[in-house]
Amino acid sequence: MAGKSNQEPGRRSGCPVSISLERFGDRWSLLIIRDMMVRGYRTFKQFKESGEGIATNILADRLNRLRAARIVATEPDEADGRKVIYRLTEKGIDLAPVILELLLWASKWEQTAAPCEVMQYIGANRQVVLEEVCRRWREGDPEPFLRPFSASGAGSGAKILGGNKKKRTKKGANV
Amino acid sequence: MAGKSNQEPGRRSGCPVSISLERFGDRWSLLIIRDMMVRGYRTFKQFKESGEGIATNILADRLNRLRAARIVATEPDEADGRKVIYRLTEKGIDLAPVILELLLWASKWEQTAAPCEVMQYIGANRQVVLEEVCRRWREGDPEPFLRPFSASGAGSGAKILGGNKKKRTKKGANV
DNA sequence: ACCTGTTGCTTGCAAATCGCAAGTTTGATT
DNA sequence: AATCAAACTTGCGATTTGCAAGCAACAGGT
Repeated sequence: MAGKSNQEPGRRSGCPVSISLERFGDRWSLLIIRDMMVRGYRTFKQFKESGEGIATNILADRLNRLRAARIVATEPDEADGRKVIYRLTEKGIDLAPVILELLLWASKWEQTAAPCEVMQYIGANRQVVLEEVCRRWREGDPEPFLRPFSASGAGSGAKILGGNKKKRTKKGANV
Repeated sequence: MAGKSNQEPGRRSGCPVSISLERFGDRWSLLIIRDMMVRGYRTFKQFKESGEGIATNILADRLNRLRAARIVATEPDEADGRKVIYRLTEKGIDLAPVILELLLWASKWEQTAAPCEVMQYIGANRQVVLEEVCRRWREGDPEPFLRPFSASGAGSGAKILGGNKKKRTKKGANV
């Protein structure tokens, strides 16, 4: 092991944190991953209209980078030849704990649109939540786990969590 | 609760993930936080020479942003009036789970300079590790928890973890 | 076959940000 | 006083971003 450096060309350091940031350390990448992971989004158009207002050139660039890093994979839509389906790979769904901790940190320390009860549930049941997110990914369940938080009316916290936490009786409306 | 929007001016969305990225969603902020959290760095010079090669203007800017977000706080050095001591606030040390998950993800999926045994230990003992990091912060213990991973020789995994995991018998050499 | 709308991009360009080198300022050392 | 060091700031060219527009491939209706 003496001669061989662990460092790839162009890499700033071998620190794992640094490499993570090299992959998705920007304003948009993790938002796209969040959309795929918890909202069930799969197409360019869905990401574009996701609410944060990403420009289409940036979106295309980020999807390409994530694909190059094998965090997402693409396939053509069987039903509609115009569409491209973007999916998280296993490497991508493995970012669920990162997203989860970002979610919990901001809920605790910043003023957000996320209802407290839901965040408290998630914070107290990390493992259950992660397993549910992972299950949906494995089974290709398109049902969003968390709906986008409304910016104005944060009152109705009950209908944020998609599906049923314990048993999942049936699916809700799609879209 | 109807009238008041949760959204601050200039904010892209009320989603906690988005707000987190607004605070530290760039190439450098989390590296600085990592340096403070696990390496015990506290001064401008230490961050600058941290190994990733950050430019001084960017470093100054990021430290200011993090201070404005109350993730770090500053105080003058008692012993040397030129120096400024940067410390994580409670809000800042609360980012430990985020850093930890970034570390574990890249260790699992990318080629890094981090020794496998250490990462396996950390992955299997998240809670213990987090508590130790937090303890060091609370007690102002300047002993680094993780030393910078050497890019070339990754052989000596035994001396990466600073101090003793169970009881901490005594401190090792500093830097 | 033709027309219209949709989807997933690409292109052009101005504005913001970054990265590097070189100062400047304040305080410690000699 | 002279020198050095730490923490920034400033200038400037290069890169990246944001916004608008354009475009090719496809779908659906007539």
